[in-house]
Amino acid sequence: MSKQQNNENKVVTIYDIAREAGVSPATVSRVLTNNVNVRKEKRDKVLCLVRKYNFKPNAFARSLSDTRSRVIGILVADIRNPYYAELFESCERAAQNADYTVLLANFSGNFQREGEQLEMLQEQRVGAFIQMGGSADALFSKQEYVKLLNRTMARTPVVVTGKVEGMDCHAVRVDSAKVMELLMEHLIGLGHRRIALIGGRMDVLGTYEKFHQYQRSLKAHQISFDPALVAGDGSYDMESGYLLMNRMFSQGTELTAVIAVNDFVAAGVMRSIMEHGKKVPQDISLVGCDNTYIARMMIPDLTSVDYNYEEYGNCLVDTAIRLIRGEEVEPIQMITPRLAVRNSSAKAPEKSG
Amino acid sequence: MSKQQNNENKVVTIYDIAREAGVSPATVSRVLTNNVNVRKEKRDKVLCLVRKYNFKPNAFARSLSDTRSRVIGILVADIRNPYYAELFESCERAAQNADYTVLLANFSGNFQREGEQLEMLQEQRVGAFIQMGGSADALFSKQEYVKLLNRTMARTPVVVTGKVEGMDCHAVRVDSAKVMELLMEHLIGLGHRRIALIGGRMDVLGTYEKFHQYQRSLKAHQISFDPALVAGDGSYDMESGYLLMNRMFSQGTELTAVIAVNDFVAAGVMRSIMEHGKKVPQDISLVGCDNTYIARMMIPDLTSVDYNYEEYGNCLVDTAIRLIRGEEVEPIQMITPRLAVRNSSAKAPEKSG
DNA sequence: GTGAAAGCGCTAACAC
DNA sequence: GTGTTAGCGCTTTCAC
Repeated sequence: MSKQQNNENKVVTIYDIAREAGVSPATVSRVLTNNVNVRKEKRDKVLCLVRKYNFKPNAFARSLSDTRSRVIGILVADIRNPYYAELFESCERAAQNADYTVLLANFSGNFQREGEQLEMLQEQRVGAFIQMGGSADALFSKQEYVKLLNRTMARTPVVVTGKVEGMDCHAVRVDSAKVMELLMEHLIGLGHRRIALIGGRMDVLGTYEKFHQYQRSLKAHQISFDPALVAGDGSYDMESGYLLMNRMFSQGTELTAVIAVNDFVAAGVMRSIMEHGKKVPQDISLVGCDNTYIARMMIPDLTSVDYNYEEYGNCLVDTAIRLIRGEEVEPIQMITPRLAVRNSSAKAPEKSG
Repeated sequence: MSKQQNNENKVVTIYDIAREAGVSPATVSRVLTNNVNVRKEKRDKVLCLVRKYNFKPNAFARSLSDTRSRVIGILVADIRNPYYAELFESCERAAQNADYTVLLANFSGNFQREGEQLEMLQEQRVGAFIQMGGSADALFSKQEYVKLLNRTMARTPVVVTGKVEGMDCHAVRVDSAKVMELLMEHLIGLGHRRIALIGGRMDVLGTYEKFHQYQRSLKAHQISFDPALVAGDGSYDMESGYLLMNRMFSQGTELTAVIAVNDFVAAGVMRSIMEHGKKVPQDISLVGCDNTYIARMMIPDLTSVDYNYEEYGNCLVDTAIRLIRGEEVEPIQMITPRLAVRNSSAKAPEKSG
């Protein structure tokens, strides 16, 4: 079974174009890559044939002989999460503008698949990796994955959205402390003193940073820290927010505001609050993080923290490309968050009792 | 600048493995592809070295000489839409099980990018295309895109989730008439007679089919059709649902139930209903389509129609692979929908007036 | 069972 | 400017 495609149509190559144009294959290649000058007359002839046959250069052959791959592999924790989807979309656009292609690999939070997908991307000889979430965001990274990533980095530049303990891959990440500071200043400014922090896992870098800043902000405003106001069960989904908030109610924890670790969790918290007969924001203010469309979908719509996804994606891709070119890039770049105030947060209710 | 990667690490090839194992490159290839028998002793030697060097065969070289590409290109209308994200994820998993790789290209509803991405996938010499949404779902397809797709199909099998007018590419799609029938039977069974249909564009196949079935279901129950109950503005997003429902209120259209063309639109409709001081489902029942997590996120949670995404993805990928292999496949395969009843739909309120 | 050798389609030295 | 040529790393006849 040879190279023929599944119907008779012979695939056109630069040789065919060259023959018909009466030039050499190299000249066709020159026209295509636009690197060297070719006499206008020949160039036109070639371009005309390219159009005539709808010729598309074979990316495999190209990558095989070319200097470096113009493909950036993106490994994402869960493409169904709008945060990642938005960020991916932004990277894709940035890559296209720079005449690069992105190759998405997704592992849906399955850590075994994370490794497999990484290997797949290696076989595809991507010029660089961008990893969003997953093991690359862990405060203490799994040794096995670090080893895998180290072997990868020996050949291919790696950019992560977090930080891999014990590796010096490049990072572009959100300033999570700033995220928390924005939310805390917002809520404290509205008179809240009993503020809960819900969702997530402490061994995820961003979550850890948020928790840390939460405590710092309390201290800065002379509010004492109450551990009963902090709850996380390791997840970042709606169900998790729902259950954690239910627990807080059943424990009778007094509070006037809730910070959810992301918008998904906030959606679960919202349901729990409603089911307990309370109103957002009159009784309890609720805020989230990531400013995904989930925030705009909730009723009332959710105050959240936005990251400027376009800038974020641009920065990731730009970093990857510069590394492919062998340029120097700062090891850590931060994305500055911005508060998006909506209707789920309001002045703290008057003390009743 | 030659093939070297960005650090000194020379990339290992089958020649290196062959030399060190004292066998020919061909034998290494045989071990890797597992096609022909190799004496156990040599095979072990080779496998050992493969592990030692973390050798990964170069997918480009492989695809260049190999029979056909083991990559399936997936062109999706908008990966940020959870419907597509879910379906993509399912395809990815199915492909992996069959030892294929998927390559995602996304165009975010931008029709110019749709074409560009299609060309990109062609350059990547994917073995087959799966197109989800976009021009492939249009009732009357744009001639320009049809031409592009036709040229593509000359070389590469195409599977779409809709139908391309005037082309015989293979289709795997949801039975949209059945979707509507399920919803109508559900609502009519609950006593509703004034049922609105909101969102979408009539030149999208699925939407058209829904509208058609909507009328048939009405007729089957001797309910007269009122055009005032149908509204669409071409979009499938939240904003659109919100505005259309607002308009229905301002026009004083009497109704007890709303069918939204998808969950996104339903979310917008929900907001409008709430803002008009009505309650779901006590005053108005609301149902959606696609059963994305949006349905589970809404309060009350939304009755919607599910498609069994796993089966859907499997079927798409399976079809693509069989076409790559040159096997015969039915031109149209249908995915059977299923009702997911939740708390947004209830018995029609007693007639008050 | 295994090696030698041709070739997949392209790019980039190197000549002219 | 442009043609010739030598690979890129793999798979696959074809001999042996």
